[in-house]
Amino acid sequence: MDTLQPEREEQRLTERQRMVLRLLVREYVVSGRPVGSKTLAEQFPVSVSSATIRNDLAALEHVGFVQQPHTSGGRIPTDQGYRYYVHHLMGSPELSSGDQIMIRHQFRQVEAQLDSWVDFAAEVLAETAGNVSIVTAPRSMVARLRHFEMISLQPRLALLILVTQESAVRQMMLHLPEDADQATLSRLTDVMVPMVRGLRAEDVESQIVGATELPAYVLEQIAIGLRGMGSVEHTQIRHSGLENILGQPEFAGAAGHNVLELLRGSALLGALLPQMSVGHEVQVFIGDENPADALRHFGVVMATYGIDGEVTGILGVLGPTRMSYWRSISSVRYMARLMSDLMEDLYSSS
Amino acid sequence: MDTLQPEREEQRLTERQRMVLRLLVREYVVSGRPVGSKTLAEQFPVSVSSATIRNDLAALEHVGFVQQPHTSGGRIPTDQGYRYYVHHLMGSPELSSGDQIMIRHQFRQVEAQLDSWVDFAAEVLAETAGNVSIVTAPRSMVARLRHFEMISLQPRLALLILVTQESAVRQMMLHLPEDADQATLSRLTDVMVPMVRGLRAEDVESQIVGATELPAYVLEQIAIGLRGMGSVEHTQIRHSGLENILGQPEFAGAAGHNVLELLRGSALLGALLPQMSVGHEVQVFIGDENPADALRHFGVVMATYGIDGEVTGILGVLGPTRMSYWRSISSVRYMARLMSDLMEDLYSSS
DNA sequence: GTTAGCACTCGTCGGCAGAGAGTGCTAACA
DNA sequence: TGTTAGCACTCTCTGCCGACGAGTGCTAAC
Repeated sequence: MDTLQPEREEQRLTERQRMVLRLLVREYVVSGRPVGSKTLAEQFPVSVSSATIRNDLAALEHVGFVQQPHTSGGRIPTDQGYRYYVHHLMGSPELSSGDQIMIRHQFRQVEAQLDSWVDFAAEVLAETAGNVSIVTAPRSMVARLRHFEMISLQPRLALLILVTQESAVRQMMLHLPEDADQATLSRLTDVMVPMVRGLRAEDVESQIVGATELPAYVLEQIAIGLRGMGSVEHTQIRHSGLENILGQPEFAGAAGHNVLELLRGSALLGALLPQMSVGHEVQVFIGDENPADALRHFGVVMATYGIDGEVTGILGVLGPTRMSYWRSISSVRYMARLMSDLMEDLYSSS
Repeated sequence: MDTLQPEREEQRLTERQRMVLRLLVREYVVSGRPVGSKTLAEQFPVSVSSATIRNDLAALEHVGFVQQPHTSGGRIPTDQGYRYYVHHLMGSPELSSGDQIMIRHQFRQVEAQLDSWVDFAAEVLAETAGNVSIVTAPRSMVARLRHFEMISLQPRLALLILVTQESAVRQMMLHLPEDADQATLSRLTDVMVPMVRGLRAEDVESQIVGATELPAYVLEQIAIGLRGMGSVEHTQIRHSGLENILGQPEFAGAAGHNVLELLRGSALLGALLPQMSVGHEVQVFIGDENPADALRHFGVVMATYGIDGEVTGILGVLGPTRMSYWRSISSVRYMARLMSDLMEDLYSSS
């Protein structure tokens, strides 16, 4: 085990104590109940007595890696214990190549349907990680228009379709100040498209006040649309896999309610977004490490995907602190890579 | 009470017995626990003894409208009892004008954002009805193409955007057999659009085999897209308001799991769709009346919305059999009307 | 440093009695 | 004949008690 030693506690742990912690975390993750010395002794690769384990457990408790909920009845890992486990004991999380192939294959099948990508990614991630998944659609910091289209619905009503640089499509309704048929709209579009290509919401707005003959009502609606596509507030979170965690004992009562509350509002995104570092490294927040109070009893594994500086989305997993971090981290890492690759195809700076 | 008399039991019920049933249903809906004769006697508008109520309860039990889960401990309505209540005792469900105005106002605010309509409708409906809401996007039986657009992403990759008669938009990826720049694609689009306008998936496919010079790979993808937009299997259900029912005692244990399972798969739609009558009347399924076994313990209130024969969607509410049918029916009815009105604007046969 | 043994703690589970809510039935009453 | 008061009965719910067992810390021996 040749890891760096950022914490001094690590120095104090013997090899066997590390093994005890590793086994304890694994056992607790699957059983959900406090683990006793006898159970651990049985799972030990080399024969060792339960009394020995008890001594090690006492040492681990002393440095704050495990705790006992009740005087009798086994130990559970603390948040700090999980952290040590994830950083030093877990091994490198890499999805089995079988899983990788399966996921890639599934994605190939829906590749053409762009609309359902985000939903689909959420579903796959939830299933692979065995927890609740969270996915946001890819966003650019500043949405730039690539193309738009107007389709006549009624004399004074049109459908406005915006396409941005990163291939995001948005449909809006456009009320017209005067009657206009499809031919008129098409002609207008042909004139306008070259003039607004590559512009941001601000640019379009300045066009309105600037000396231009382009109709303001179209530009206004385009600006509104672009603004909505670039802003964080309007970012929707797609999630999947609720069934994976609502059945678990941790979320039996009111806590299950909290999860739903969390996923519904924008609080989750607001809390996590500032924490996301640039680059696509997977980030892990365990228990009290979490930025938001509401997440205090959760484990969160997140990563960004996309093309740095151009268009990015967030993708992650939410579960009880007692979750399989290995599964979650490996899943998130792989999915982020996969989505980034797909983004490459979609984004063109032309 | 001048209702029709389809059932003969109704004839047997005295006015007071009907009042007893009405009060019992109302009380049970809010409390969730069996209701006793004493409680009912206290709520009676005119002074009446609990013994009298007991006689009436016995009569109601005899005709199958109420039952006692245990020998002692109050009565609860049977599915049949609910049915009688909904059809004869509930009064006409009409949302308060305050609620109507509020909803209409909220909708006006997001009117322009077509993409989020369905999600938004689901949220509003869930909140108004206080249960889980279900909404499908509007679909036409046969999707007809109105317009399409190709946007060059890479030399051999394009974004294909389809717009149907009912203003549904779909984005797909299109692999090109040879290099093509935006100008080439635009020229191709200009030629093709007039030739495929108004066509169905089958029509487009027959174009492929027919003597045409239009590139088959574009037509193929368009056909695939149109097929997906018209078919029932690909219809996605949006839902909202899980938090409204998962907290309730009925769904505390494994039953809550069932709800999630139900909403995830396509089983729900498959079961309900055949039951939907034409026209936009609200339909109510209570308990064992439900088409699917999995819904045996639910109450379902549904309606179609849209333009008959052209483009329709489904919108409804799912809750425990013990739910406020008044709230749900009035909400569903109003939302269906509202969505139909909005559809009128979007759909043009031009 | 490891292990066996032992006394101790404390949560879980089954049984049991008492309280309370609700019922059906009967007899009296308007 | 319909309504009401009273009563004995049933059954659930709650709290209490004790047995059981899993797990612990400590000590002494290896």
